[in-house]
Amino acid sequence: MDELLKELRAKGYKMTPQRRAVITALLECGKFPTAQQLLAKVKQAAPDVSLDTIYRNLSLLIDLGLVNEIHLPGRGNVFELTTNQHHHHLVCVRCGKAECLDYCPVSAQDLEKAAEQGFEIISHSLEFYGYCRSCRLAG
Amino acid sequence: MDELLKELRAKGYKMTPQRRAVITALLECGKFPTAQQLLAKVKQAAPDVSLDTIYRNLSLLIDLGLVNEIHLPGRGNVFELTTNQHHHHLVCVRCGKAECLDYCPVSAQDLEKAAEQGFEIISHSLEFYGYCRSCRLAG
DNA sequence: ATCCTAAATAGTAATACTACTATTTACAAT
DNA sequence: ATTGTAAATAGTAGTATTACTATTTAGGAT
Repeated sequence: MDELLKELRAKGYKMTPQRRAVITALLECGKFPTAQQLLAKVKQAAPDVSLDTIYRNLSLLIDLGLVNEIHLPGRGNVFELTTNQHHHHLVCVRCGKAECLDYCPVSAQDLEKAAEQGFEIISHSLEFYGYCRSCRLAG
Repeated sequence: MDELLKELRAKGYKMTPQRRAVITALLECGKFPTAQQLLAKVKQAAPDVSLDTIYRNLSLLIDLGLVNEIHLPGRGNVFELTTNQHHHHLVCVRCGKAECLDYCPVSAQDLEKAAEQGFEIISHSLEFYGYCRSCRLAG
């Protein structure tokens, strides 16, 4: 938490109660909250907060690499704080559940390939889609 | 085109004029149309088509692996027909343009790693985000 | 050609997400 | 402590996407 605040401070961003509440909500919700769930949580601390504020702050945190956005096809997006361990996600297309995959197949060589096309890569997003254990067993 | 129709036929899906128009629109729009652009194109052939139909058919084609959905953060999604060559995309976070990257870093070993967690993987989505050549030159 | 049934559709409603504007506020400089 | 300024916010509006329902239709069986 303190690390996040320090990082924002260092980049010249202001620390408002709403922003603090969004970060707190991310910490407390833990596993993959939706924007609506975050809004509900934040409202406990700041009842007048607008949904716009949730998305604006999420967007900022994503741009800074402090939050990951995970796309659940047909179910919207969910979020998580970036841990020190860069990783990706397995998403079940049947029940919509997400699991972490502590692994990243993207190498420095891959980024060079992209650079050959003139791109300067700053991040990437990778999700695997399939059927989770329980959905496979359930048929 | 004929290949697409054959594949749909084989899986028991019906071939309606609207569905045909959606596929035609995907072929004609070529490079990364949005859902709205596809709707406009399809309306030329079928004026009463609903947006729902566009999304429903895109969704089906995506599930069958015949269409890719590319997420442009803060700009919605765009689509493309899957070519015979599996690939991913570079997306410029400044101007929103997408380019193909004829390359995929995901190997069979990576999929095995996922399987260890009980998942049966059927697809994956990978996008690289950064700055394209012209945006880098423009500062 | 007619009938049957599940798939597909149009139209509408609901939800998710983004954009805009006037006002407020953090925080740095005085 | 006061002031100035750009960032951030609430509230609202607009766009994107998904869900629901009654009706229509493609395509196989008769």
